[in-house]
Amino acid sequence: MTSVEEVVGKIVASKVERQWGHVCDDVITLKTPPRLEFGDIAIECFNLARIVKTNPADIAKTLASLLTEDTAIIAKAVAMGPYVNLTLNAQFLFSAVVGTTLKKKAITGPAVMLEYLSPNTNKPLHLGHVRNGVLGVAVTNLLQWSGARVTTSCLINDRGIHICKSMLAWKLFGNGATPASTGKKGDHFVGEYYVLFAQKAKDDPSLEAQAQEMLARWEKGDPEIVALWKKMKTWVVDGFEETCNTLGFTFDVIYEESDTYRLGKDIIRKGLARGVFQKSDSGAVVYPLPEEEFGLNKDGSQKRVTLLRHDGTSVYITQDIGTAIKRAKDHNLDKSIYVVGDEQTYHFRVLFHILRALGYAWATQSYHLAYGMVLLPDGKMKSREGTVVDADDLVAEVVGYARAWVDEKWGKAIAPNEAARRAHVIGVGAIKFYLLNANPKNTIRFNPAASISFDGVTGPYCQYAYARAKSVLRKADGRVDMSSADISLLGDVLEERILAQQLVALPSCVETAAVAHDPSIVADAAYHVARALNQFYTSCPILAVESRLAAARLQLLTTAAESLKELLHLLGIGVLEEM
RNA sequence: GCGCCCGUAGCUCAGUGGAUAGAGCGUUUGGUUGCGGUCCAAAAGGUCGUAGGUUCGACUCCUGCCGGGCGCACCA
Repeated sequence: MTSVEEVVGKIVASKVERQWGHVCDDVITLKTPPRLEFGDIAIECFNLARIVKTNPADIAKTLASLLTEDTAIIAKAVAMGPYVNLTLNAQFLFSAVVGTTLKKKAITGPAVMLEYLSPNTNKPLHLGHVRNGVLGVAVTNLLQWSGARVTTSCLINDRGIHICKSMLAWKLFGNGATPASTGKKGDHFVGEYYVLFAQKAKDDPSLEAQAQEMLARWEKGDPEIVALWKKMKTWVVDGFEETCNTLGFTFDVIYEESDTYRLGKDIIRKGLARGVFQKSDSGAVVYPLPEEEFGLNKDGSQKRVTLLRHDGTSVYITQDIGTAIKRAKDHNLDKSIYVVGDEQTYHFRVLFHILRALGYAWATQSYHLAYGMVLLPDGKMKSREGTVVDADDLVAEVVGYARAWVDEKWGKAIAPNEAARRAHVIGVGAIKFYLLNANPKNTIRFNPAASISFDGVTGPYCQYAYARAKSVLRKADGRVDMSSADISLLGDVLEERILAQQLVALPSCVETAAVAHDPSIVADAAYHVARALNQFYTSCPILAVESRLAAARLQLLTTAAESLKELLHLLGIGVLEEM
């Protein structure tokens, strides 16, 4: 498949070569004109002007006259200052666009592991996890689209003092209650004991020590503690699975910290023997961080990371090193991506640096996909003030809005389970679109009510444009003779051209998003296609026009609808044929 | 103190050194009721945090400052 941009690029390059004798790629840059009425594609002449030492405006004039020769491709070439604006031949533009789809590439790319979500098994998932998961899914889809072999993984944080706190609270105050006996979802049930622990510990400081003791007993393998740990972990994980199913988060591999926390010690000891690491005065194993990259401590001393404590026990980064190496070996990885909040940026910088220092080639391809915090309309989520937005509650709220919309529109015309299905697709799509529409690294403000709006840059707006297109296609089925389609009739109405322009830009747009690990580029494209579709819908009647034009318009509409669906699928968002 | 990220319209966000800095929401005015109400036209709203520098050209690159967030453990 040769894209429109490639065809035009080749023509321009040949003209430039003939006139000025330069052929390198970055001499000419193709851009989208700032105004659609200027044309379909713009050429910027600054680089060429610099090389041939001529005024860019003169170059534009010369180039424009050269480009008027290929009328089968370029209908019009107009110099505007240092730019040449091209209007493509309608026949060429529309036949290139109609029928093309955003098919993913063959799997020939690198083996990538993408780790996301990584929950703690002491409380339910919250809004921050939702952003994490939604990003993880979308980036996985984008990488797969561009040909990577992606394995998704989830590291479940199922050990540590915070886990013991909820265990201790349940043991002391639970009276044997279970999720089943209380009718509560397992992760919420356990989360309540974690909160209860904090409350009780205020009055009884000895609880902290008891939790520490429990952790020690767990590490020794005390059967009673291990049994309790397993029981409560199952409750939480069952709850997580339900939430993940609702939101479409799936994993190829699950790692559990209770399995992996012992990893890494050997590697550190070997690194010490090889002289990569050092022993500190206290006997801990440390790695000195190079000043050029990490700076110095407050007192001017060199920064260093502890990798093993003086008693030989491991710290957080020890097991991260061990797990990274194990994963790379198990799956023969070329690249690792970690979707983790940006508060851990420093940690990952250090981790990747140490892996490189140990000589692992794949470590240079490690990437921390750091995302910003999610704020609420009235500020930051604070667990102490109870303003943390629970993932399940959020989904229920937004799906509830969607259900009200569906019920108002369809009433009893559709079955309740169908109404529920539609509300789910709309509500979950709304949340996902809202969270993906902003650049991942930015802190964002989440407004549930705004996310579900059918106006503006939202998921429901995009889904609606798709459903509307499908409705027209259903109505036209059997009434329009598709074999009579005459593509050359397209392009007289501006809205047809605008729609085609949006579709032309999609392949390079998705490619850019994949390379940048940034789904917001795709969300933006989906909105623009949806908008162009709505404008096309308004200005270009189909059933009322003669069949050669009607069929051509239907073909364009089909391509646009399929492209929109594919864009939304890349974001992990579903569509409805009727909504 | 040091490091990273951010600061663009009332709000939410775009803006690979290049054309008059753009969308959406909200506000105001008008048109449209169509294959399915999500469409269109227009108005208002910006010293792009601030002061310098580099450049033919800076929202974009560099430096200082101001404001916000997050980090900088023998925690995870």
